[in-house]
Amino acid sequence: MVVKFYNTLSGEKEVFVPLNDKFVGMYSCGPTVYDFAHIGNFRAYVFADLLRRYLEFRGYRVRQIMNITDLDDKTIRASGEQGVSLREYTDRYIKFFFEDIDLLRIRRADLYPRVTDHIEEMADMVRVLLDKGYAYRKNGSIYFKVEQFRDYGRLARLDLSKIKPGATVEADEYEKEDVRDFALWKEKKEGEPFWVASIGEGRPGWHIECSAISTEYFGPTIDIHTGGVDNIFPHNQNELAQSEAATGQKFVKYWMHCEHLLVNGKKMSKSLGNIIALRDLINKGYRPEALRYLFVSSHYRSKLNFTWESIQHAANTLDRLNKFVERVRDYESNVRKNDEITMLISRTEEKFVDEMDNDLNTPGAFAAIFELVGKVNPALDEGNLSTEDAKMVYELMLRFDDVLGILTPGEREELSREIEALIEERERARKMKNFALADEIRNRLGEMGIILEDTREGVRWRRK
RNA sequence: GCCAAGGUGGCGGAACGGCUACGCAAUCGCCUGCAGAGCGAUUCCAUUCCGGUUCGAAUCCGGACCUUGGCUCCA
Repeated sequence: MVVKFYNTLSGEKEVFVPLNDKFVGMYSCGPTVYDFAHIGNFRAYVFADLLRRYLEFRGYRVRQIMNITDLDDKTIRASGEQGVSLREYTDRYIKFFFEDIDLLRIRRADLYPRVTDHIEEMADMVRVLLDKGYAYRKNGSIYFKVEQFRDYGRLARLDLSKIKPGATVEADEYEKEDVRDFALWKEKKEGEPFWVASIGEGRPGWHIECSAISTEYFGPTIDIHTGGVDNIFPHNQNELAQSEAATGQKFVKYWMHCEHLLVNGKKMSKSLGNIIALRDLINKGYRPEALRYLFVSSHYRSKLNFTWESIQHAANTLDRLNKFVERVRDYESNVRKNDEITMLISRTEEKFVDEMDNDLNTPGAFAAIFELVGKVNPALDEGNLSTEDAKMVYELMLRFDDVLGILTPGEREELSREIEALIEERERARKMKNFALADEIRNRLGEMGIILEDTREGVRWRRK
């Protein structure tokens, strides 16, 4: 009964042992707020959320921090083009970002530090790197000396000596001693925002933000660092190098990366024009949970191919789960307790935990859930379980959903008198075998958004 | 070119030496006044191909072929 996670650094599943007992420090690479995030971005955030929820389910206390990149070439360019301040521009997209993560039921991290609020800490780290000889100045900019750091490239399993300058590496506008070196600090440039720091006037490079922010809030070492696979190189590799160079200590115990979301077999990109945003799905009538289900039902380390068919299937499956949950919630019977249900519940929970312990194997966890559904439904049909049994199943489903975050069982709200009356009238018509009238009333209710289902226990209704 | 991950039924997707998950879809049946829900059955040999190891391979070892991604600011 141990939790195992796949660590990108070792390339293996490892037993998860946090630095301090039951406390877990988790850092997640966050969005660059220059545009709407697309559903590929959200796959990575849903993954981080799932990881965190599961750790909490397993009794860990998690502190999660996600940075917000509000300072980079793209945010600078876009805000300049629109003639608004960087802050004003990025505020807008930060707002959209939070709206979307709320819709996807991603629980808020403990903190969302913005890069522009942490320039000082970043400059301090650059200073340390200069002092230790890991960085050098060139024309006002400061670069990290990759050669100086042993094992550079290990996280990405890249042999950097093989990279041919010019072929794949664009000649940078900033001059470096070695093409592999990367900017820690960029000199002040005309028309760009800049900060005055002890190391000079300018702005930080991209990678230093995560190192500095993470170190500020967690200290030199964190338990888990999450991101999308495309962060592995260069971003995470550079973070690792500069952090360990600066602090002399291990930066991250477990590197965890989420695979790509593909659209029709291809990675989402502006140039292919296949970017899909959450609101595109909502506009087509899908609820955000359907997307979340799609993400969570496949393994985070597998590529996931998004198609309109796949989201429709996800929505169908989720409907079925919701109906099941409503059914066990509302079930009543004076039958005696069914011990098989109790056994079934503990077996299901055991399997769920086993699967999730195994590097968050959500497909396996869902298999356990569907096996439960497949056994409880017939029992409900036959009425051979007690109200208590059903309630226990209901509570189990809610516990699972505390990790998965996908269920939206309809509330048992009060119906209006008018609708109540219509339902009763239809029941009377059915008893009198006046089915024409009964069907007419059912259609009328359908138009009002109420769907009726006749069951053994009587008529059930739900909203469309 | 180099590196990585992967190729499982109509589709999605686990298992990773033996017990052939799970979901979606379609068709038929049971139930129902009907519909829906639920249940059951079916969808030719379901594990890319060729060798090998083994009593036994989707799983291990060779070798092909194919797909996707990474190779300096894309989650």
